[in-house]
Amino acid sequence: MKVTLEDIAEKTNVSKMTVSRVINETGNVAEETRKKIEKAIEEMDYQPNQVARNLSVKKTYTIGVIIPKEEKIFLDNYIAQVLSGVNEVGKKNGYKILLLPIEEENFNYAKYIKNKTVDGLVLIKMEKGDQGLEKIANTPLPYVLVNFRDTKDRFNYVDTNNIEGAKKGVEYLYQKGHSKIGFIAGEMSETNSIDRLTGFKEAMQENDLELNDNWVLHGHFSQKSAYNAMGKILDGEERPTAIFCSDDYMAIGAIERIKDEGYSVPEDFAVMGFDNIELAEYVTPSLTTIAQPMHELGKEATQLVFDIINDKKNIITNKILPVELIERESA
Amino acid sequence: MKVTLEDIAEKTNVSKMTVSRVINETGNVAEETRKKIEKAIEEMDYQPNQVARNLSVKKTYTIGVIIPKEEKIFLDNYIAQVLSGVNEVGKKNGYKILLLPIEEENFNYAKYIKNKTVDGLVLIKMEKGDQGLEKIANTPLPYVLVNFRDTKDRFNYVDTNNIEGAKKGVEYLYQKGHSKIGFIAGEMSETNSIDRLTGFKEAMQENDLELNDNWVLHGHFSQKSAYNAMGKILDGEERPTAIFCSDDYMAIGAIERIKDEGYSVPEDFAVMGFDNIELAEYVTPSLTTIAQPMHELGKEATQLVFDIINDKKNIITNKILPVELIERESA
DNA sequence: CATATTTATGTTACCGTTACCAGTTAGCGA
DNA sequence: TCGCTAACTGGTAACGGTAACATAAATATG
Repeated sequence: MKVTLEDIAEKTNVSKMTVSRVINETGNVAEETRKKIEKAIEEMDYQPNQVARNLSVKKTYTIGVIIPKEEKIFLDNYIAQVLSGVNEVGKKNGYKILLLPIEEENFNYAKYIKNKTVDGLVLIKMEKGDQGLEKIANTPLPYVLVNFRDTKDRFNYVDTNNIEGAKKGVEYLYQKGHSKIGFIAGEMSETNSIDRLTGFKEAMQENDLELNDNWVLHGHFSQKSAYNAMGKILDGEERPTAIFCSDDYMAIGAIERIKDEGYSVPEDFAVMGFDNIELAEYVTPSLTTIAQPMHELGKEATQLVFDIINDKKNIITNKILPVELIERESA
Repeated sequence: MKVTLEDIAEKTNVSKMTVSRVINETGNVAEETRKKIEKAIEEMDYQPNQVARNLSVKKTYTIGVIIPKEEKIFLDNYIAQVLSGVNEVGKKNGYKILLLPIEEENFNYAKYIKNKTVDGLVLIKMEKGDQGLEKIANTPLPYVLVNFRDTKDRFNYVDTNNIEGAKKGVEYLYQKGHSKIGFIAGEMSETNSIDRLTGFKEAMQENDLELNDNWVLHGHFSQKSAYNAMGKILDGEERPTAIFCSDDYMAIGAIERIKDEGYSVPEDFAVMGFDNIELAEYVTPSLTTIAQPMHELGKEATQLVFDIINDKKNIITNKILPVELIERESA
């Protein structure tokens, strides 16, 4: 049933080292012996045991991806796109991708590298203050965070310029004639959510626009949350003319509420989103949004992991990717 | 830097076997010794080398998923949902998921099981006639195909009842008063595409509806393909009043074309899709479609892999999941 | 033709665990 | 007190490869 190097060696009357050489194409092997061995490998349908190899060479040729623990994780278009990028770069380098959901009450991410399950880690959408991050901080381990920014630069990370993105959004709305602008924020546990709110506030100030606290609501990254938040804004005595949402799902929720209350977008209220997920161009009205290069984020992060593995980077590194305004119908 | 069982054993003056027993909670260890060892493990931040373990116990606690080689693979909502299901069941069983993109010119899927990279395989969206399938057919290896049906039952697979789905669609359109129904088919390399076309034809016959060959077009599973196909249908002298598309992306493309030519859905033409992807309820008009339980497919397939691993199934097995009509606006 | 070099192959140790078998000690009933 | 069992611990051999060094044969060099 199971065939090993030893079996091939025995059958061909050579040592297993010689067989190993043929398989890995290392060292010199006489043409005649090589053919004999290759024939035996073919005949016996031999497959080198990858686990034994990994143990011997101390490498697994696998990159682990720590993903949030939600059930239908790949349905989050953001994560799906980042993963595509990770997968692409991994494949190009001959690496496989291992999905590692966050375990309950165990935040020891470094363990996967230490226990040799993977050669490096990409961590997606980590929460601020996550205990595991502190443990991994400032280690020489090959890991990179995506969608996380740290002002003290204690971590390796790749993120988009969320502050700049929020500013672009406000400026666009301002140019379109809006001066009363509201903001529906996502979880404050995510740095990008904080950054977007920061950018929003800064841009309002820079453009001398009045920041009405009743128009700045805190929710979380979901359609429903924004649907409710939008309700509160519409209930208020004074209303903004434009609403900037922290992500596209929220923008969709806000628009839904606006429609349900009998108003229209963008005529009565302009709505902007953030991310540019697949849905953005399909909904009605299509979303004007700030595009994040999600696929690129995954690619850059993974490349950085490889750079660390290959010792091209030995200090904490980070990279901020640019955002782009996508003009559509909702604002 | 690197700490092994041996190091812990040395520090605590016991054999590494005793340390191993403490870690795995197997066999008996005196309370005092246990505490001493646990303390050392804690102090030295020991992590058992998973690769060495895997080699010793001949298991990897990993399920591999063979995914099509397209670049932005996770953006395909169908694959994303199936993967979510795989991930869910894998996690529940303490298994990790390894992504294995199809390699160019290498269809030896069995190799991943034979070389001990994974304990079992889930293969998504395989093409009919794929060389690798023949090699894996009728093997006792733990593998299951998703989105593939074989009439000779040579493979383990989990699929939805596509024929039944297509019939339900036709019957629904017929009940809605349509008798002139067109069909835009996807790739004939995929069994579910073939099944949907078969179901369509059978249902037309069963309901004594005329099958007009000019209204049955072959394209592939993409918005653009259906956009073009719809153009041909609209160019024809005689036109159907309803168009059934082989998947939702195609339905979206068909609707786009209908709108571009100045007609409306469902007033001028009714359009139905298949799958019920996330987009389906967001587009305008929202899609009336045949829902596939994609997440369930992933779950069932993975569970079946575990059943085979645990020897609960030792014959070729398959399972067909039911479909459901989702009534929305497009038809 | 003797020596140096390359080619071809083998030997041994090791990667870090667990499986298996064996030995020692302590406790307890007769 | 003896013998027996149960609790505890250890030694050694796998698991299936590769690295590093050693050696023998073939070829090159002067």
